[in-house]
Amino acid sequence: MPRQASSSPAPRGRPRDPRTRAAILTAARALLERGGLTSVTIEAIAQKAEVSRPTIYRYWPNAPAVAMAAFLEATGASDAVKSPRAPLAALRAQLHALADAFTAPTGRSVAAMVAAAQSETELAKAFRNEFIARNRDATRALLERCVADKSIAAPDDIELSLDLIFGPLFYRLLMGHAPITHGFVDRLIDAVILTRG
Amino acid sequence: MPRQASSSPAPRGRPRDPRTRAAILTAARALLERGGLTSVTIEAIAQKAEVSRPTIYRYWPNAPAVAMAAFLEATGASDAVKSPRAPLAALRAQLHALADAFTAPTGRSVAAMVAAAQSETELAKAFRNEFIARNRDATRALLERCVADKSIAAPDDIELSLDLIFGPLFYRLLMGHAPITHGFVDRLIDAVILTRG
DNA sequence: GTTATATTACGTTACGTATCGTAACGTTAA
DNA sequence: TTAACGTTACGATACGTAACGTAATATAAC
Repeated sequence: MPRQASSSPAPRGRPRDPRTRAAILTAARALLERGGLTSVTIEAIAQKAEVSRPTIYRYWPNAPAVAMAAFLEATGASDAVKSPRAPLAALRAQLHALADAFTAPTGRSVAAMVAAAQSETELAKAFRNEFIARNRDATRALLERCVADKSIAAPDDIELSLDLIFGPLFYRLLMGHAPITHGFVDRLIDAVILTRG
Repeated sequence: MPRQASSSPAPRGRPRDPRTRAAILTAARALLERGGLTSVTIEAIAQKAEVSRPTIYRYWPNAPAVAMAAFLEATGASDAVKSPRAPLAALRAQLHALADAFTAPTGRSVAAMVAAAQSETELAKAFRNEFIARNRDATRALLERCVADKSIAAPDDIELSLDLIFGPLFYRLLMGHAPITHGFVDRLIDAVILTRG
């Protein structure tokens, strides 16, 4: 039987210790939540993770990249809401949870990664294709269930609907001109439902 | 006649050369539009403006602060749209102009300042109280004229209306998942009008 | 009025520090 | 033998500040 020519490219040499990667990401995550993006330096990560600096560079090209990886791995863990509820209630619950996350310390991390994504294209792609897409996908799915359920009318443009919901949420998170309450979220949902956006 | 005890606190010593300040801001603005926030370093500004580094520190505490000042002075110059038009048309025109600015190189500067505002409270306040407030004030005024004009129904919450318009605009600017077209702006306006947000 | 003197704006130079990214070399695990 | 790590070291960049000299303007003394 020939070698598996696909997923396993015949690993040779000493394998990477998975604890190394985990330690780096954990340290980066902790630094990010406390001091924001500016405190996530390679040196600080190395010290906190008890790993040498060159090792970190063997995994990622720079500090913001580590921060982004840590952020995405941390937020990606959250499973989709198992909802025995009605889809519209599930939609509300899902967005309330996001609002709570934005209000919690996690919110500052989200804002920090939005900021980081502005200076490097690679980070922007990663953030958009993972964090942003995840949220949009989850909400889109629930919106479609609502439509199928006839609990709301079919929107003209579901992508616009998503922008109408997420846009103001991020806007308040980033500008801080007004709080992100459940009531605020409910009004956003109402706006989308009424306008058939 | 006694001294004016108010606005002029009797300036003594050598007055600041206004060209110095102007040169610094101009240089910072140019650097910002090209290389983004990371290329706005005190050293680069000093060289481009032909000013010494210590002088820059006499005006501002750090590089992002200079960038913010340059940005706010540049964008603040735009006068309110003189509109002999109907208020609703003026509203569309105003937001189309903003969309154009977001699409142009200026948009990258806006995004950069949003990012900068995430790490320093002072910058956040300045950005929110000047740039964000300016845009909201202008749009709020036009919305109120529309209501007075009876060209649209009175929104339940005009601040929410502003969030529904600006939120998605900034969202697309920062995430880059979809283009910022005039059609997009028109749909945002429609959403606000229909929902009485 | 003219001349000191204080005060401030600026340039020049220099310093110590932080963080960067990389290179060289030895050690350890497969 | 190969690659993952640690250790150490290096040059580079930018930081923020300090010290000093000079230029420009006010106020006060004569």
